[in-house]
Amino acid sequence: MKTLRRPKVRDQVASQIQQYIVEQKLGPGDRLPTEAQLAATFGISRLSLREATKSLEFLGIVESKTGVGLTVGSIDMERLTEHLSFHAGLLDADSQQLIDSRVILETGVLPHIARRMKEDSSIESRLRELVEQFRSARDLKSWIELDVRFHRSLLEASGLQPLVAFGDLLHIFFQRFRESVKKAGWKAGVESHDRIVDELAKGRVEAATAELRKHIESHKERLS
Amino acid sequence: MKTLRRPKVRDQVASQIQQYIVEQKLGPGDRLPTEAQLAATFGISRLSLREATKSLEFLGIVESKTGVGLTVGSIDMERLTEHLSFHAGLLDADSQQLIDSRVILETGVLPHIARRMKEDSSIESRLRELVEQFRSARDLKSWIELDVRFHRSLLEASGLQPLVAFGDLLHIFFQRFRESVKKAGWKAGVESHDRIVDELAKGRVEAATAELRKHIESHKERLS
DNA sequence: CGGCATCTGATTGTCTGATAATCTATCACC
DNA sequence: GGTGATAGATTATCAGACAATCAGATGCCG
Repeated sequence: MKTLRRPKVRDQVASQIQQYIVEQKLGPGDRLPTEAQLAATFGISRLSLREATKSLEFLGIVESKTGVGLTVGSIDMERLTEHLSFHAGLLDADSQQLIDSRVILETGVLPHIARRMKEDSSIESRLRELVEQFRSARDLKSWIELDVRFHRSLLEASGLQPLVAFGDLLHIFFQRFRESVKKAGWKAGVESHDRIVDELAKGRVEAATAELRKHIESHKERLS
Repeated sequence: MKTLRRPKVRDQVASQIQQYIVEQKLGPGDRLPTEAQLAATFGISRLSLREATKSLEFLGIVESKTGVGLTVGSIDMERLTEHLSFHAGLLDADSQQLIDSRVILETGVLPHIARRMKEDSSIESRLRELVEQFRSARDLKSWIELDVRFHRSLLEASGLQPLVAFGDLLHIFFQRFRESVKKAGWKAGVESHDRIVDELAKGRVEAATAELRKHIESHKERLS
């Protein structure tokens, strides 16, 4: 039986601000009530309120300006990536689950991509360009960055923004696995990306799916 | 020329704490200096120090326990996935994107569920129990709750924790769509859940996939 | 002696009241 | 019309204080 403890005021407040943003359909730049107003609304001290807003601000979700007030931001994936990459040792995720999740997510969007590729030729050019850049990568950092960019572009090409956001998050946890790729494996990665785009362009979703699955699962052996 | 402003104390402190963690090679559970000590070290008030530590705590990098002190935390996907609710990609998602995302996610896990069902009979019983409860729902609130529970159990049955967390997130945004389900449509929902479980139990993943897709997409007509 | 209850000390959680810093809008002056 | 000063609003940070929680130590009872 777990100890019953008072929930932290700041956590409840952060959660309520989240709900307020969603309910009011607020977007980046929209004004929020002032710290004094929010504190009065929640019946707490302004400093406790600030603990919640500073937490949200750390991720870019809320922005504050002295003398002006609070506004809605947008979660800043770059900032998040930076903070989390700094603490790779604290990232807690099961490698097999990451691989399986990525396979489900990325193969799941392939039918959408193939359909949209027919309507919008810039999708194929974009992906092919990324493959060529990937082929030219000369250091691990660039190679990783271009690998991430390709996979993100796949998700983006689906037009499904929720999956793009989640894919970004999966990549943060996946980062350290990429760092163990040997240079000898870079070429195989490039050829995989190439084949995936080829199959998609020909409308062969099942072949693209098999190739993408193989590509993502290729990390498996190295992580055992 | 950008305005020069005083850097925020809390951001500087958060950064220094992060460096301390890395330099001392600290891992999850390791003790950090107390709030009072850190405040003295940085020559700032304890409350300003807390603004920094609460920000780090929001990400899981730091954990605090009343009466005990601060420790290094760990960064888990569940927490971060929750924070994604502030992501523009989710906030701006239209109903079609939510439907498509759910289809990809939930049909994607079905092969994993079918496989695990063979190894663990409690999965099937659990799902069947939820279908029976669903059949008995007498008010909209219960009906919705049981619908959510069934779908969450599907994701849980896959054993893929990242996708369970993401599914929870999608449900938050999907909630308002469920509320427009007419009572006349409840029975169809129950029969869908029933058929999905039947097909899974027989190992017919493709049939289960088609049924689940149809079930989720059934929201589409109502949302036009 | 072992288990349970109580107490103590340490630390985080939250508060009140206050001043400093920053921003925007308005007004006065040239 | 442009520039500088001022006022008001709001966030940034502080000091001092009490409340809540936890771990460890101690005492009591069977």
